[in-house]
Parts: sequence; C-alpha cells; structure tokens
Amino acid sequence: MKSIRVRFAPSPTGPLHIGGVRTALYNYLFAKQNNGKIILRIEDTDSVRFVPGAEQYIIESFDWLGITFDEGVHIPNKEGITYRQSERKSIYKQYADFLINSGKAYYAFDTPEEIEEKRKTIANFQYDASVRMQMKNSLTLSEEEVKNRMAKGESYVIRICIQPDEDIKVQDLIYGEVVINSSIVDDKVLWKSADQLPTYHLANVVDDHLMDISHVIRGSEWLPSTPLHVLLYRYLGWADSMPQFAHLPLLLKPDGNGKLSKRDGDRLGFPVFPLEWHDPNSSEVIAGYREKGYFPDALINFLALLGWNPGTEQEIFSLSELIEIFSLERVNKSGAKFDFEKAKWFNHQYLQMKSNNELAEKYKEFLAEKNLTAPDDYIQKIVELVKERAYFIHDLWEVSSFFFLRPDSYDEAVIRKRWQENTPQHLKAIKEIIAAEPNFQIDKAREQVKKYIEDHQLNMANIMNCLRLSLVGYAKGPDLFEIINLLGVEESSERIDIAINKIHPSL
RNA sequence: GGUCAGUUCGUCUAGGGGUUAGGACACAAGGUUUUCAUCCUUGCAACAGGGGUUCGAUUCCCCUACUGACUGCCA
Repeated sequence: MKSIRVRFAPSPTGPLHIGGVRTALYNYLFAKQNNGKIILRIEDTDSVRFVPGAEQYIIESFDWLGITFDEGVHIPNKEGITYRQSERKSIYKQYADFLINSGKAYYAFDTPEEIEEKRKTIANFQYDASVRMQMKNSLTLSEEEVKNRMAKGESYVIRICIQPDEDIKVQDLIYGEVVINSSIVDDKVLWKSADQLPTYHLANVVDDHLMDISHVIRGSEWLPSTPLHVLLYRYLGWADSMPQFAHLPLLLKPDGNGKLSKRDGDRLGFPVFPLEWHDPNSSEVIAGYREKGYFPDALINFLALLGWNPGTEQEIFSLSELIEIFSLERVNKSGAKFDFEKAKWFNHQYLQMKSNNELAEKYKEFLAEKNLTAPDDYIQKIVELVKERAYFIHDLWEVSSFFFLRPDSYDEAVIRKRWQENTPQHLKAIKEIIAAEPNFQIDKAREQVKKYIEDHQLNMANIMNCLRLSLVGYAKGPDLFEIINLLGVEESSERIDIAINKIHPSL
C-alpha cells in the first residue's frame, strides 16, 4: 500500500485562521495515525497578497500547538527540496509548457479589462469552450501572431483548455461521490501574467504529485474546483496516482451563518487566530488564543470536536488519544458554528488537569509582570487552593490577589448586610482564638471559631463573612481557614485590626 | 443568476425504519458551603416543510424552503 503523505498548504497572506488550524490538525491526526508524513508547504503564488511575517507566524503557531511536521519550509532537507512555491517557479513552468504542447492549455492575450467588460455585458459569462474561439488566444490567433505578441512583450496568461460536456466524478472521503459536468468549469488561468507565477490550481496539483501526496485534506471551499484539479491530473498524465480527496466542513460564525472571519472575532470578542498578530501594514494588533491564556492542548481538543466526533460520550482527549481514534469517516458534512463558550469550558477542564507545579510556574510569570514574587511552594499552595474557580491563568489573579495585596477597600454591600455594632468585638475575640495556639491548625481553628460563634449565639454567616471581609475585602473565595493558614496568623491578625479600624458602617 | 453541497435541542453533536430521540456547552432551579466558584441532582429544549415508499418514517426517495461554498491573472 502506498505510504500516507498529507500536506497543509497555507498561503502567507496574514495570520493563520483558526479554521486552518483545524484543517492542519485533521491532517496531522490522519498522518500520525497511519504512520504517514505531514508536510508544511507555503503557497505564496500570489505576490500581491503576500504579507511579510505570515510564514513565520504559521510556523510559530504550530510550534505552540505542538503540531509537528515531517517536511516543510522550516525543516532542512538534504535533497535541497524547497517547500515554498515561489521558489519552485521553474518546475511549474515546465508543466505549463507541457500542457501547451499537448494541446491541453493555450496562451490568452485578453486583458483583464476586456474580460471584465464581457462579464458586465454577458450574463453568466465564463471563459470556456463556448466563447474561447471568440477571444484573443493562441487558438484563434495565427502562430506567427502569437509569437509576435510574445516577442513584443505583450502580457498573456496560460489557460487550461477544458473539454466540455464530460461528467467528472470526484470520490470524496467525506462527501462521497460528487459529479460535476466539465461544461460548468471555465478555462481557468494556470499561469498569471501579472507576476509570472502559476495559480494555485496548477501549483497545488504539480506539488501534490511531485511530493507524492496520498490524501488531500482541505477545506470544503475547494470542493467546487476539485473537478478542475482532477482534469489537471489527467492532462498531466498522473490520473493513476492522483491523491484521494477529503473536504472538511467550514467553520461558521457563531451568530447567523457564513464562514468565520477575522471580523467576527473583533465583533464578538473572541480570538480567531492562534497567536496574537501584529499587522505589519496597519500596526493593528489582533488577539490570539495564546495571549488570551488558552492552553494549546485545550484548544486542540476543542477544535478536534468541531466537525468530528468519535461517537462516544467522551469529551476530553489528549493529542495521542486523538491520533488513536480520529477518522475521516466520522467527520461531518455540515458546517459547524464556532462555540466560544465551549472553548472556555475546555480550558477550564484542562486547567484542572494541570499539575500545581505547572500552573504555579505560569502564574509566577504572570505575577512577575506585576512585580510580585513569592516562594515557589507558596504559589503552588495558592494555586492548589483556588484553581477550581479559574478558567485561565489570569483568573488566578482575580481569585487570589488578596494573598499578595492587603484589601484596599471593603465590599459595601457585604458591610451593609453583615457588619453589626458588636462585630468588631467578636472579630477581636476570634483573632485571639486563632492566635492562641502556637501551631495553627486549619481544622482545629475552624472548630474553635465555630464553637465561639455558637456559644455566643451569633449568626454564623454574618460573623464568618465579616471575618472574610477583613482578610479578603469581599465575600467570596475558598475556605477561610485555608486562607488564614496561607496568609499566616500574624498577617491575618493585622488585617483584622485594620478592618476594624477602617470599617464604620453608616446606618 | 448558475453549479455543488448542507439542514436533529440556542450551540457542538449521537442515533437511526418501531427509542421516553442520548450526551456536552449555555441557561434555570435545587443541594452542598461562612461566601463565591467548583461540584452533584433536576429541569428546559430538536428531527426545516410537503409529498411519496411502508403496517410504521426523524431515518429511504422526490420536491420545496432555507443556509452555505464556489463562480478572479486570490488561495
């Protein structure tokens, strides 16, 4: 059996779209499952839309995600193969010439303006068998005229010459058999005059053949042009070794319909790109998952399930589990709306699974940006105590900042509801209880404080929340005695004193 | 406009000729807690419509509607 080789082939026209990440992921899973290879090829045949830095961005994104390639632009090889299409120009030219010589393609001299004019005046105009003999091309012009025009440097394109009225069958691994009549596909441009480079159609077919690609797994926006590619394989004499196609459903906007786009991210407030992107032209900064605090494995898990599922009720999958059970057969045909809330949920799940050590390391970096430091084991204990209420690393700050900073204010609503005239005296008493034991013990202290409250027939919720208020500043958070334990009895006592001095409810 | 494709809870989806149409997210209620969150329990909520085929259709077929992709010297 032919060995499995797949490719992910983005064009460097900007940051890598999250849909592209999913396509790459599915390619990766399929390759790894089958002991195959995955290749990263850069399709930069559009010199107009080229964006500097985009290629590097793509590589860095996969690096962050942990999706590794076997061959590609970023991986040196001793054969001297380049995976950047702009550097493979002469290869494509040979095949374009071959098609010309074998009558499967022709030169066309019609200017963009002339074609635009046709589109305007003729309904459903397309450059195909029905009109090609009325156009300016090497089929209608004499050989000499063609030579003349070319000698004069007149610009031309190379167009494929499609034979009309033939049913082209594509066996898609996901969509099944799709039949399209060749009459509806136009004589697509294979070679552009503008930048003297091939178009996607020619370049991708030539490369997939030369790179021995066994399966083309790509977005379903390519389905309509697949018949053209099939024809190209035939015209080039490669029909027997043509790769198998698998078209993936699109990622849709969360609201309404349509392809997910960069603007949706801005509009709805979630990232559409793996990494933050600094636009080199506008100096605009666009949000990325990494910078927003997502874990790469959580993002991958979320993305894997968007359009595919194993048919079981399992939701959490490691990369290696995904490699194990992924299958193209179980990929859906219909587009999936991007559910940002679920992405957050996955991140929460993954945060709970991370070790306290790993989380503490990340939290430490976060704290460093605020010029805060603390011993590693102290940070670890804090993380352990509060992590279940965090979805992101930065949430840890919201739920544990009081360990690093004394409260600078006290929640008014809690004061109004809980703080009473005799509260200070009881807090003082509780402070004494806590400080009484030479070695603070969480359970023992809790027991004793509760006993005090009961003995004095006080309202548990009122006293406890006032105690919390004085230590934390508000009425939320983990177990109070766990907090005291980490804060230390001395610090806790001081905070109680400060609170008693500062809080004067106006009734 | 043309071509191709898609359509199960709000969202991601499972299922498949006879099911109380299952799970997850979100949402709501209750429980737990000193509090908030987590967590647990419960609830809410779906087969686009119309024709066939069939004893029986959400499932198979056809039509319609809707949605999307494509329709560039972009990928």
